[in-house]
Amino acid sequence: MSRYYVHDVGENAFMLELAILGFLRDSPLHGYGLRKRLTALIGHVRPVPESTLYPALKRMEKAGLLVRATEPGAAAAPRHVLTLTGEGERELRRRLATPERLDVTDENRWFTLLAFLRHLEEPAAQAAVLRQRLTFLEEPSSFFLDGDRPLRAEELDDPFRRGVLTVARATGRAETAWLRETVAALEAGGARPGRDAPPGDAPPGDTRDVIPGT
Amino acid sequence: MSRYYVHDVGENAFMLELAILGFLRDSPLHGYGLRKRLTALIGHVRPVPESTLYPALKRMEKAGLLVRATEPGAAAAPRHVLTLTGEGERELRRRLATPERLDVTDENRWFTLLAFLRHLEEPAAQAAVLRQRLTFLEEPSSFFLDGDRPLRAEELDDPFRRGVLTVARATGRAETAWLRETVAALEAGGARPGRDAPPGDAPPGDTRDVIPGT
DNA sequence: TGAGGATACCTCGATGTCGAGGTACTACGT
DNA sequence: ACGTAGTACCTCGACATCGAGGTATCCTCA
Repeated sequence: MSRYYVHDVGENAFMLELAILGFLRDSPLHGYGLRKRLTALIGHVRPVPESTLYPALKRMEKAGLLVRATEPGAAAAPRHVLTLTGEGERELRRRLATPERLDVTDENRWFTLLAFLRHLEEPAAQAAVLRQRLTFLEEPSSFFLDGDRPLRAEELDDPFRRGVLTVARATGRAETAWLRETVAALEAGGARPGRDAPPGDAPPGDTRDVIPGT
Repeated sequence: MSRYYVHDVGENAFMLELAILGFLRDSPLHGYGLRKRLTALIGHVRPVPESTLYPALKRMEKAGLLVRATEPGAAAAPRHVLTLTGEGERELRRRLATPERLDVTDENRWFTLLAFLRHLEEPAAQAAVLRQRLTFLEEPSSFFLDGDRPLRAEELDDPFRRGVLTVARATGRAETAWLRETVAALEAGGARPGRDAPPGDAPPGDTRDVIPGT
């Protein structure tokens, strides 16, 4: 940490700021519109109250990452249209290219990063980032200790803890497969990977979208 | 929020405190041992520096959730062995039985809750909590907006965003299957569910099912 | 006309976060 | 004898979080 700020800005602020940088890179927005996008993306993990968003925007403006152009008389109050500066774009690319450890290990932060990884542009750089996640997923990990000894899934008596590990394993496998496939595609000449949904479990035509039941 | 504290304690503190309550319910610990367990469980999402842990313990002690017994001359510094009070146990059960919205929607918090759900004891109450997660997973959700319109996976051009949705879908399916299976087992008389993965929606044996690509 | 709701931004203050740094003792290697 | 690492707890201070509450405009529906 400690990047464009003199001091530390806190781990959480980083996920928020990354998403702000990313969305503004997509297109200039005013605070309210930005907030709606942020809520859709990370609201289920971290709600974005205005009293968090606006101070964040101010400090990012102060840091030179974005500019606020007051657009008079448009709607209700004077809107501040937010636009990323060159410095802001550079900061975004820097964060995407050299993620924090937590950006890679925390699924939520990782997905936030992924949502904007296209802004990195060079396929090789994108692949390098994906590899970091892959490395993390391949590390043995354990959630529970018996004294000092890590416990493996098979040793757990508790059905809920077993469930945690079962689901984590399934997730890990799914993600690993996607990562490998995508890294390969990226390194095979930067072709767009996953252009048409690869034949898999997801039946094409099943538009039910994210997280379906059944 | 706003439970045993007069005022609000913040969303993050809640995950930390739940884990503290849960681990101390497992067995009394001193701060250092507690910290190691916390790090194993949630460290990849939220590191637990001492300067966060010890103040948390103090405020929980002040709230009557735990007591600290000074154990003299043991190791280096005088250890404070932490034990949950009756009030602490009640608070734990309360948080498990009536989770916050975010406890259900944020995977990290949900897994933390799951890790201690056994302390709820009544199978019916456990099943009720699992159902909440199931309900959430069955809700249609979207991460990206085009203006105001939610975008579906198929509409996304960006391979990384597609990846996010692909992985989320796979995860959702795996978790949904586990949840349904476990709820059924719990409601069928409180037998231990998942003892040896019974056949559910997931093809038994091959857990690979979940993998989208390849 | 008037209420309600969405848009759009703001301040204030209580609180949690967490790095930096301190204390102190044990144990091991060299 | 000395350095390093681990155990175990602590304070301080800068900062981010976020609910409560405020302001103002616009639109819709009754």
